[in-house]
Formats: sequence, C-alpha cells, structure tokens
Amino acid sequence: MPDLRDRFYITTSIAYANNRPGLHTLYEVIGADALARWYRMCGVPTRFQTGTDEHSVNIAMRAAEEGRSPRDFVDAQVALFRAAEDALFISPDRFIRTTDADHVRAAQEMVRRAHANGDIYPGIYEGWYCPNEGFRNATDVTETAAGTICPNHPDVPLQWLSERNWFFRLSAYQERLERWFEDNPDLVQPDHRRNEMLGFIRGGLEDFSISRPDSGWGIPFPILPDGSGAQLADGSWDPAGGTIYVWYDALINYITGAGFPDDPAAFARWWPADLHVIGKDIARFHTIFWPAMLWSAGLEAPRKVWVHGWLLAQGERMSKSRGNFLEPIDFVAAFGSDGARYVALREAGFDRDSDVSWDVFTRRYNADLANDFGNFVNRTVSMAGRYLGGERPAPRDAAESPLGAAWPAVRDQFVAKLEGCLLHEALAALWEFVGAGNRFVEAEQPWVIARAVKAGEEGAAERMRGVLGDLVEACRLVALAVAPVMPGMAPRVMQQLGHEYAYDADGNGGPAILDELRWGAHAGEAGTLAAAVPLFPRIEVETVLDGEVPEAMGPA
RNA sequence: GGCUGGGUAGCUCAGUUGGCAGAGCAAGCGGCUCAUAAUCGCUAGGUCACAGGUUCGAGUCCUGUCCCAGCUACCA
Repeated sequence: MPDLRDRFYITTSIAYANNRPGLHTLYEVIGADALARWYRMCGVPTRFQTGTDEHSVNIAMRAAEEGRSPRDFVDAQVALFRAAEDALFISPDRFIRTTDADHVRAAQEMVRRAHANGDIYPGIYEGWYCPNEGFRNATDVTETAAGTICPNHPDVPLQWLSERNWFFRLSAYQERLERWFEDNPDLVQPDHRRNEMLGFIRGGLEDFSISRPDSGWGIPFPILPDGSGAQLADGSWDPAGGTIYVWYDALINYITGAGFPDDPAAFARWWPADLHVIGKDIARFHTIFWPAMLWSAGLEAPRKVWVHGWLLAQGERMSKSRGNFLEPIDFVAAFGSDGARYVALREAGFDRDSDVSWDVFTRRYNADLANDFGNFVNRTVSMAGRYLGGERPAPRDAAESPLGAAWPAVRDQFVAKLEGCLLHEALAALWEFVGAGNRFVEAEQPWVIARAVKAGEEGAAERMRGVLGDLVEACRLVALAVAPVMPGMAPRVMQQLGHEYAYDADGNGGPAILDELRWGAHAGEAGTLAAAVPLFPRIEVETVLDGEVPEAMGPA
C-alpha cells in the first residue's frame, strides 16, 4: 500500500536541448509519468516536472551553425520535445526550461547562498581543451607524437587552457554525504548504484567549478571575483562575471519548479522532492553534487533518487551520435500512444540496461496487448453482450470466485513493485492475472453454459451471470490498475464495460484508486455494456518488416 | 590496473537459508470456438561460462581461469 503523504513531487532529469528527442531519452519520462499518474490516482496531490536543459556553449554553436539565435534554436528543439511528449501522453504539471525567467533567478539565488555560506571561491580551472567538445578528462586524452589528442577528434590538437572560475567546496561535505548515504539506505536506488556513489564519496571529494567565461548564452554569474554583485545599475549583468556552469544551472530546475525562491509557500509545500528519476550517467551529480549544493543553501536534500538504466540496441547504448535510436513519433505510429508506453516500460527493466529492438517490442505488443489483454476484454464484452443482452453482470463475492480470491495478492504485488519503481515487474504481476482470466474462461466455457441455459437447466442462468460478472470485474480491475501506464486505454475499456471513468486526462480528480481496485467495488451498480471493439489491433510482423521501420532499429 | 555486479533452455530472465534445473516469448503437436488465425492444454532433453575443491548432495559455498557490464569527477 502506498505511503499516503500529503503530496508527492516527482521529477525527471531535464533533456539536453542540443538534439531532437529519441525514445531512449523519453523512456525515463514515460516511467516517471506513469508513477506521477499513479500517485494522482491515489488521491495524493502530485507535482510532476520534466523539461529541457538549454544553456551551454555547444548549443550556442549549434545555433550558429544553423544561422539562428540560440533562443530560436532551443525554441524549435523544445517544440519537438513537447510534440513527442504529447504523443506519448506525458502529463507534466510543469515543463521547465532552464531559460525560464524564474529558473534564472533560482540559479542565481543558489549561487548567492553558496557564496554567503563561504562554499564558493575563485580558483583556476585548467586542463586539455578540445575545440569541439570543451574540456576533456585527463583519462580521455591520448599522447601521440603529434601532440595530445582526444579520441573523438584525432586531427585536432588539444590545447592546455587555464580559466579563472568559481569553485564549489564539495570537499567540505564529504562526511555529511557519507553519513547521509549510510543513514538512508533507500535514498539512492537500486543498491548497486548506491554502492557506487558511496564508494565514490569514500574515495575523496574534490571541489568542482561552477562558472565559465561569458559565452553569451548562459545564466549570468551574479557575483564578481571580488565578491561584489555583478548586476549593473540598468539591471543587466556584468559580462566579467561570466556564466553559471552546468550543474548550478541544470540541477537547480528541481527547486525552481517547486517555487524557489519566488514562492516560499509553494516551496515549503513541495520541497524536498519525493523522487528524482534519472539515468545512470548522471547519478553522481544528482546524489553527491546536488545534496551538497542544497545543504549549502540551507535546503533539504531530495528524499529519493531512482537511477534507471539505458535502452540498448544490439548491446550498445542508444544515442543520437551512434544513430541507433528510435524516433518517438515512429514508435507511437506503430504501437499507439498506450502501446508505446506499455512496451517501453514492460520490455525494459527500470532498474537496469535492457537490450530492445523493434522485433521484441512488436512481439511484446502482440503477446501482451493484442492477444492476452485486448482479446480478454474483447471476448468478455462480446460474450456478455451475446449471452446477457448487454446488461452488466455483477461479480460474485470474492469467496465464491477464483478470480476474486486471487486478485488481492496480485494487486498488492502490483502496487509494491510500482511504488518500488520496478515498473516492468509491476506489469508482469498484473499480466499474471490476465492469464488467470483467460484460463478461467476456458475452465468455465460460457458457450457451454449458454447451451444449458437454452435447454432450461436449473441454475445455468445464474452461473452464466456469475462467471461473466467475474470476467467483467477482472477486466475493470486490470484496466484501472494499468491506467497510469496506458491512460488512453482505460476509459475505453470502462466505456465498453459500462463503467464510469472518473479521472481527468492527467489522472487527477477521481476517487482514490485503491478503493476502486477492490474486487466488487461497484458490484451493486447497474450498467450496460457497449459493443466489443478491439483495443489493440494485432501488428503483423510482415508489415513491420516491409517498411516504416526506422533504419537504425530495423531487422539487421 | 582497482572496486562492484554478472555469465542458467533459440530470445528475455527467475532461481529464496546448498537437496530431484523454472517462467514468459518464439517453435511443434492437440483441443475449443466466446474472441483480434485469438485462447486453453501438452511438448522443449539447457556440460546452469570453464577447471578444481568442500559436502551424502552445489546453479546455489570456496579457489583459480576466461568473457561481459558498471564505477574509477567537472559531457548535458
């Protein structure tokens, strides 16, 4: 059962607006959206935030290449993200952009607080600089006869650059971080990620730089090296202050969205976040840098960080640069919005890397959605219409019904896995019940009962109503439970079953879902079933093989 | 190199405190007909990476070897 809090604040990491969205980046958003919808349906006031990270020299360069202003460039990128998220039924309460005015204020305020607390200081940042990629890690460069190069651009000699930057005193927080990890084993999950982070902390923490020279595209650093304010009399910012570098910009989005610093009441309500959902590549920044930054500002650290894995294609991480990504729009076109969400969350484990392919997604869609669940609803509605004239039969008491007796354990398992962020396992638990439903049909054979009814056998009609009532109820429960994952499907099923669907498009507004997920919750209410309409048309594999397959994801 | 986690049926993976190797999908066969050629039942003979060891008995513990992945700080 969920820990019924007074509110739930959940975030995804913000996507780097340098590239168009791919399914591998939206995968995290789909998972977080499903969780957000679940808490909304539980009746917990929920705030779900996702968005885009829009500053960086890289983005300014990309914009310049296209002959546009950075602002025009990111606006166009953001439109692509929003369109893809709309297609996937993503329901953010706030889509935050790091170029938003309130975010700029939040980031600057965080810098001021760190400064006031003595946690930042001017220093020298130096290292090998690649004109294409910026500063390179010492372990990423190679010494050659021609000079020092980075592996991605062997023709471009690296330059040794020194910059005068501000540094954050992360080293001062080592003990507190270590204690924080030790005292809260559930804070960073899964466990192996937690262990990695803890090991990193124990290995010693260095300060990190948080400013860069002014590039014309970034949040102005609000303090000059001498400690005075960087804002000029006319309200503009002194370029000599430079800009805030990535982590004191991007990470801040989570508190901006909660109301920091403009709306103290909202901030008090929503912060600290209950759950940051992030990818494993940025675990360190979210579980080590971020808490320290918050503490420095006198704020609380997030309550939980969930680190998911990557989608892999033939063993390699999906990415734009590799070209082995999946276009979200193609994905939705093939599987539908609900189907796309389902197969992504069911096929890839939310706690680890998962190899996926167009083929396994298609198989999963056909097996789970078309055959198992879609057909289960279809045959149930069809039989109820044919044998009972469309009057919705009531389920029997759980004690008299195999399905009713099995349901509570299924539901509990589903809820436990879902709230534990093991979304794929939650769905698997639910689908066990779908299988039980189909087996129940075979065991009872309503078409045989129909003949008995026709022959006037005593008790046959009652048996028919009981069996079909159980089946209708099973359809209702599964459709409702899986609504956070397939929000478009649930109302369609309810309509066919003659039940009301009381939730808004984003999952708000309805009764507490746990009450609705009781066997027989609406047993006493009359209703009329609609005509059976297939929910998930089968996808013929031949169709997939023939065309419309993104090249990168098609059959090898 | 160091640390961590893995290598189990064609594919994806479960395997609790050591006790006759499991599930789903795919494939083959059979049944049924309410249903989206769906569904239900049966079938799968996998040296549980490899080699040793402990034990009455090891996928499950110990040692060694091979292979894979992750982490080993400033990329968003």
